[in-house]
Amino acid sequence: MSQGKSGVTCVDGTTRTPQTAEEIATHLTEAVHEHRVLPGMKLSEDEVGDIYGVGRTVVRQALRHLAHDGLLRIERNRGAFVAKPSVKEAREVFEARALLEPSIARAAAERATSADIATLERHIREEHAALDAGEPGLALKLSGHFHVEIARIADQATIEGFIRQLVSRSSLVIALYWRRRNAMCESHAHHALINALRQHDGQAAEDLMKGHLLDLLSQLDLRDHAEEVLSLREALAR
Amino acid sequence: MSQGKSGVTCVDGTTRTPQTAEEIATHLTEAVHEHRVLPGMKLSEDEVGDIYGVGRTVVRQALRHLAHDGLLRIERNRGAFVAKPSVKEAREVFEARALLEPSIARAAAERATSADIATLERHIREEHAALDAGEPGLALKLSGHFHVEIARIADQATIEGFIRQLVSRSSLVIALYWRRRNAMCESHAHHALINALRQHDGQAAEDLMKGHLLDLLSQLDLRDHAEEVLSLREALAR
DNA sequence: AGGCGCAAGATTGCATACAATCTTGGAATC
DNA sequence: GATTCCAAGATTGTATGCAATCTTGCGCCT
Repeated sequence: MSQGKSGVTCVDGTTRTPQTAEEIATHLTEAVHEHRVLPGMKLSEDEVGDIYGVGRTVVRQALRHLAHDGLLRIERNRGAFVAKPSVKEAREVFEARALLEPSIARAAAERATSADIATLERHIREEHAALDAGEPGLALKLSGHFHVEIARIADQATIEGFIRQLVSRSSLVIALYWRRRNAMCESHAHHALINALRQHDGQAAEDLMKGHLLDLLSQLDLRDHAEEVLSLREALAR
Repeated sequence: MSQGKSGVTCVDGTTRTPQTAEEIATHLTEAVHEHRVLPGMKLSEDEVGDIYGVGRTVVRQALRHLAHDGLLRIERNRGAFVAKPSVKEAREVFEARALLEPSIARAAAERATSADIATLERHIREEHAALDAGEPGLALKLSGHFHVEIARIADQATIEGFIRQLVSRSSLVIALYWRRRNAMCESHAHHALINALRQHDGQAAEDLMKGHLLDLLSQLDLRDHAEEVLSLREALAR
């Protein structure tokens, strides 16, 4: 099974650090965010270990970390698989986001500095660049990180952690239930949010975030199509 | 360092299962909830391993799990220590709870069945029994679990996980910043919440929960007393 | 020929051994 | 006598080996 270590720069050529600890976790998380790793895919321990050039022990730590965030599902004596959120879980994720993010956007608007605004604008530019470069996965990842950044601006580390988790799971939900395959039309929402933050208009930021999340939710196809395992049974019964 | 395994029933005599996997994590979490393990305490790997009769590998998994929930702080080559939330973190925890729990209480009120009500009432009875038995730690743990139970009734597994985490960290906050050492006067709030849930009065449940959390927060002493490490430096400088 | 059982392969679970790092106590020097 | 340096002890980090479990392919029986 060992097919040679990937040496230094592992998959992509970002920074030349091969990773050693739970940075593998963040790297894997980004891969999920970019839809390079899709729901259902198996992450074998020694396979990941060979890729990063580390032993199984540290890989297990990383996989456990991802599982704790709901990105992986570890089945005993079976392995780690990228989670496939059910329709119910998908709804829950967006209900949680609807509960947290509008208030956080309001708080962020009241605290945002010009440096924060600049960071957000840089995010948007990178997102557009990724779209133009034909990398929708990267654009999606950046789009998600935009929301985390707003939580960071609000200076709420605890809630930021929750939102980070929710954005991760949203990535899985989008991979499974996204309706339209074309580019994302949500750029306007992010631009409008930046404007609200720049003007310290908390109410507008809150309303915009609420509407933005509803827009996202409305673009998902969350009809109950036989709920996971039953779908297989039903699909093969005819 | 090995001082003999604790055999089957480890610390308390609850169920006679000695624990084998990340059930150790829940057991340790309960110990923190009951204030039997206090902030700052070190959890040595082989010590915990000897207590439960397992190797260090599984102990490390449990400790990582607790650390991910913010209950432990793992310092490299130093060990795992029970977290000591700063004043800022304490405020953040209660701000997050104020954001999540009132809405969840409303949802729970709209969905609560008679069985749910019975479960909550049983919780309250156990809490009173623990207080009468002179076990305030146990009462505190049950009091926290009451909040988690409401999230479960609301049928929001994702948010329930968040609240579970917040309740855990609240236990640390209470251990550090609780003002009055006497019994908790919050029984009324829980009783009133049950009544609101029984009558499916969502608005009342939401308001009661909001007020309850504000009450809890008001009983904390969150004045900035020199912020952790600086406090030591300043305290020994005179 | 089809179905069932069993065994071989593969993968994870766990413990332990070795390496790296931090702490701490003592000794030598200023 | 105080300070600094070094070494020994202790504790965590990591990898690997063995055991348990699941999967799957082959062979046998009907």
